[in-house]
Amino acid sequence: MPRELPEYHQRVADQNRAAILAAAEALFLDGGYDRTSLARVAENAGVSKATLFKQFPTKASLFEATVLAVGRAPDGVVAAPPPGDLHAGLMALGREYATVLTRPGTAELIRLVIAEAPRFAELRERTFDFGTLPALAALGRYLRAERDAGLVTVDSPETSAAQFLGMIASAVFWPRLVHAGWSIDEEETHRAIEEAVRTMVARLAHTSATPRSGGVGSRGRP
Amino acid sequence: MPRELPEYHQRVADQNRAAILAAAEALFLDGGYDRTSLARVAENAGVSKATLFKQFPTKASLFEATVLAVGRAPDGVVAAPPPGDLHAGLMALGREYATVLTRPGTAELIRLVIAEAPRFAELRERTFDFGTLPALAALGRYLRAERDAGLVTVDSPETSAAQFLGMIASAVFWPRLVHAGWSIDEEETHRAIEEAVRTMVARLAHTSATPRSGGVGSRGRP
DNA sequence: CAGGAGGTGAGTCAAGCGTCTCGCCTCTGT
DNA sequence: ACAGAGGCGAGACGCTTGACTCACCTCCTG
Repeated sequence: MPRELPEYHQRVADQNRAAILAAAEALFLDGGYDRTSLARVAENAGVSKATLFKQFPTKASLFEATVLAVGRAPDGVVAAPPPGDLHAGLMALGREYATVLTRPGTAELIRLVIAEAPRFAELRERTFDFGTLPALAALGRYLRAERDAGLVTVDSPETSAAQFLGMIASAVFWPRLVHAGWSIDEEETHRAIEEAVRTMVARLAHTSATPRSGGVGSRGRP
Repeated sequence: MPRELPEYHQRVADQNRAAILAAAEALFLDGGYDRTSLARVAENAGVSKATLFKQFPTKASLFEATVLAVGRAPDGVVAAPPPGDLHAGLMALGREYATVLTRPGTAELIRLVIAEAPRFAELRERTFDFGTLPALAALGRYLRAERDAGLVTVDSPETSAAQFLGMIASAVFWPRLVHAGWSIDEEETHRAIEEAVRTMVARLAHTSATPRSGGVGSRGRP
């Protein structure tokens, strides 16, 4: 009995799987986990419930696959600007971070992850990287480069990076989660980033009186 | 006019209402909105389902009443330290803020509000004040006092306050929401606050080159 | 002792997750 | 090239759970 590879079926299955994931993404992001019925997912995907259950044996598995697929999608790595101009470099990285945070769907995704994190262990491990971890890494690399170039005094690049991103996120992102319909216009976003840059520049240009360099806020993965 | 005062019935009703709210608080904070069944709320409260529905005609009304009752409970206003020592003042306020954020139940409450904010308009309006708005107000008052005393140069107390609290919250609170079981020990919390204080001191001591003073991050209420 | 307000327990109805069988489409042996 | 077979997809089904009600009972007030 040859275990032949029916390529056609595989192709159709992949197509359906993609359709299911797309429909599930829209519905999960809109209504949350419990409010989303599998019948509606199948209907919006244009497939039947049996097909759905062939691909994802349980609702939880569909949910995890959906969230991971959405989280994997965005940009992989952020390019660090060349050192030499601290203000310009921080502005560029801050802008990029704010762009990721205010992208449509980001707030809904994070809301979903926060809501269901206690129930899904698999998610807790892998989801912080979505927007913050790459930005944190890029910012750390950039600050290290500036320091190696002898242009700034930074005790712990990780701590400074966490502070910088924290200031931006608190201004442009977190209120959106609590207030739902909240939004901030382009000019206010720009001003928030600029103020964060000013504060960081003040800190990094200031001569360091720190006795030791301790890392904090970079514990994205235990 | 039969505006009689049957005090006994009222008393029993209030007692049951309090028991229901306590049970609902525990269950909602633990399992979220949809995972909490009213039968279990009634059971844990020691009353019958019919009694529950006499007090709260619908599940949504019980939920809103529960969240608002929990949110109203904490400390009302934060006392601002006296001006004179910027480092000490910021440390005190930062510590107090971190204490509120890491208090047991705060993370669960915020998680619940974030998860259900799109569905409950009443909540969206009144819940940001829980921990951040009082701290923001106290910090703004404190920075203004320091400025009036001529000890620091601060363009916008609101912006600086938002930055300071944002740095702390990003280090000690938000990871807890995404990672669920996440926790940070006392020493790391202290170091994060201290680093935030250093950064703010560097910014506020630095001579201001800001052309105009714009407020950002203080839009807690439209 | 009568009236009535509130609590109680047994329901009702709907919705949704997870199967089960039938019909259709594609692939292989001659 | 054609017929049979195997697997996939579609729609109906069961069973549980959970948000809400109705006839009675208990206990206080006047």
